Amino acid sequence: MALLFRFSQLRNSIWSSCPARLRMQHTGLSPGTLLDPKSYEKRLFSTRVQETASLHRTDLGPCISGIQPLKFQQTSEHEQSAPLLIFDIETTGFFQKTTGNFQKGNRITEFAVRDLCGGKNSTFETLINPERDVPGYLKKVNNINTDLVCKPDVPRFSDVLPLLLAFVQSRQTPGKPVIWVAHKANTFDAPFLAQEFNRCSAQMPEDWLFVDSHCLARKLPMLEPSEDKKHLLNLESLSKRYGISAEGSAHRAMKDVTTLCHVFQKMSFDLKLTYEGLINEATKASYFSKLLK
DNA sequence: GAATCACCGTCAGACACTAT
DNA sequence: ATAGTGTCTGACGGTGATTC
Repeated sequence: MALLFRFSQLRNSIWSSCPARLRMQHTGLSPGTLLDPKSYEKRLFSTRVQETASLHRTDLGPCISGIQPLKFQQTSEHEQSAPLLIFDIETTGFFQKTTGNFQKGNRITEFAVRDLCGGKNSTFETLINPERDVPGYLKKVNNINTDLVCKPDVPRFSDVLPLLLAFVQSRQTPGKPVIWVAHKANTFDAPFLAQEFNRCSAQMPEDWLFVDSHCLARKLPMLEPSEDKKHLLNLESLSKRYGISAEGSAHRAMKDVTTLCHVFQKMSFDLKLTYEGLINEATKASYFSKLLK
């Protein structure tokens, strides 16, 4: 156990010390085939792209009312122009590796993402048809059931994929990585995303980097010496810590994304997180693709 | 030198937490 | 309902100080 623990620590150390800046490679879908983001709303599907209050491109803070823009400390080597995408998914259950049998295992039922840079078309959210039943107990968790997502006007992930890639491409700065942030990204959201890409015979672009806000939360200083840290790492506890009031439907993807946007910038401030520091915390997309093999 | 004790670090197992 | 990770606790061994 301890050996495994040390291996885990060593592995994390290696990952976090590896500067991950890679050139964009094949996504499995050529840019020419990607749909124009402007055409999203013409589709029958319930996929939506929305505008939030615009912010200057060099401000990596969110563009949510009542929140001050967050600025990372500048370094000489990095310019602050990589998109920072806060995302969340709802699924039919927990992540289970389903090598070679894509009919089994859990699927994504909702996807939401918000670009912290804000501006026009800075959010993307959609229900996703999981092509399987949604367990009844999840109705209580996120109010998503089989009747809501298993119908013809809800797109499958393979339908959403080109839209998602187009959305990211529309937010991306050429030559810069795309930084995805989610709570428990390393063990839940990113592996799920990699699995769905895999099902579509596609690969996540190699310049996609994933940052787990749960890992960042572990580094936060305790407010009280007697505080039990393990009870303060979920998104709800973090939002309470920072006095953030939840808006929207309970435990739905975009609501959690909005909450995480607030929490993330507060955490970044507390941790004095630099852009370079964030890059060092990130895990490359290819890592999650390899997990499936 | 031998025996005893306290302290510290390591280890294994159990449990809790987290995501949906 | 799953799986990975962190924390806690008790057991154990090593080391140094103290006492006889």
